[in-house]
Amino acid sequence: MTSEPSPATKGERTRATLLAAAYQQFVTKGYHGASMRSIAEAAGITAGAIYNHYAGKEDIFRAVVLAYHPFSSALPTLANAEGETLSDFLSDAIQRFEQAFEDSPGILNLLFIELVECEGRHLPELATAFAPAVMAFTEKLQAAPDLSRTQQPFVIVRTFLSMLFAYYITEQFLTGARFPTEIGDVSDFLDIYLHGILVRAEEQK
Amino acid sequence: MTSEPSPATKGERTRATLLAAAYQQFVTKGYHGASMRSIAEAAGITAGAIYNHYAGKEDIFRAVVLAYHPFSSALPTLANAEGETLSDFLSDAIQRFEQAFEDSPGILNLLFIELVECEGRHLPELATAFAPAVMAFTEKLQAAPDLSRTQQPFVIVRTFLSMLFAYYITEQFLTGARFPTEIGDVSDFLDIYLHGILVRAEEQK
DNA sequence: CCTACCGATCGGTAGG
DNA sequence: CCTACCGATCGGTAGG
Repeated sequence: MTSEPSPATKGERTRATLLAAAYQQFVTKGYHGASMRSIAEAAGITAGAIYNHYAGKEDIFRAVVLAYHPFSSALPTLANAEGETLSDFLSDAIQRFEQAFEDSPGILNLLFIELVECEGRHLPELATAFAPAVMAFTEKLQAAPDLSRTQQPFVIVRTFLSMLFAYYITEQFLTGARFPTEIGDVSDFLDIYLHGILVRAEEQK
Repeated sequence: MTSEPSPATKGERTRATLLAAAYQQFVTKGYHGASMRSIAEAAGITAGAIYNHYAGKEDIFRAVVLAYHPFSSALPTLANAEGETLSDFLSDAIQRFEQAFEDSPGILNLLFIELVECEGRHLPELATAFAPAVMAFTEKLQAAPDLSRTQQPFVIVRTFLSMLFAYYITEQFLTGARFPTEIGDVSDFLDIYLHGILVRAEEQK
């Protein structure tokens, strides 16, 4: 999404600028907090001109959610993650995710807004959009030779993505709360995800 | 917070009704989506009357966040979790959390709003409020005899709370996306948290 | 705690 | 794509 060649016509270029401006306004102010005027101003046009490109506020938010959701950039590359062992494979997947989050910080905010202010209205559409990438990732994950088969494949994918989400959300909290000390990083999360926190039977004595 | 005896004066009763109405409006509509008028109506008074109890919208949101954040009800009881082994202890802790989430569903929405629309303005205050309960829980957790000491105590608490968060957030997504099949429950999350998903060396043959 | 009101801003439209 | 405008609603206040 970010590194596409500049669109041909001027109208298409304006539309792309508008979408990026809307994304930036929504993630920092929420759906109702971002006004059509503030979006227009951020895109360098006037409020009325937006309606040449989108039917209304709801329409432009929907376009933003579909274009900028956390998986649009991360999941396709996630499905390309490499690594023989489970540890290598998931480490690679995490690195790809980190890159995606670095490229657009606050990308989780979009999902929060969708959940709260839009009451999950666009979730079905969103799920359809990234289902193929999830499937591809699931198949790759299952190929790891040292994967424990005590859980269903989708449960493993859900918990893995959950772990990534949880890391970034708690990170937002800790920095927001101005916590004095560092409390773990993403490798600690992965380590626990791979090995658990229970002492192994044979080590217990 | 929910089962306190009815306040003495009528003014205090109105104030409590108002706070509950504001909570309900905020979590379903977001900060900017909920209007002072809608809050007043939900509380059975007129918009102007709110200002006899709170200085303004920001003030009433702050009061809601402090009164209804996810830990206000869950963390104190969490610190009372019982169980000899790690598994028993965390299972008990999870049950207490589930109860808290059942009592007020959508309680996570408040934190989302705080992160997005308020840009985490109240997080330091919030952190101060529940730090003691986190400390108490941390100490209890460390007493478990079969806890692996490869991670720092606070990292373990962060990842444990993260796991709970992640479970409820992904649950919101899956139901919102109208996913056809069940994909794991909280016991699957706990199981992975305790044991990891890597096959153990001695089982690998 | 209500009625009545304030200026400001909202999403959206008409006409060019 | 802009100017000018619409009715509606916003947060907040005055006065009682």
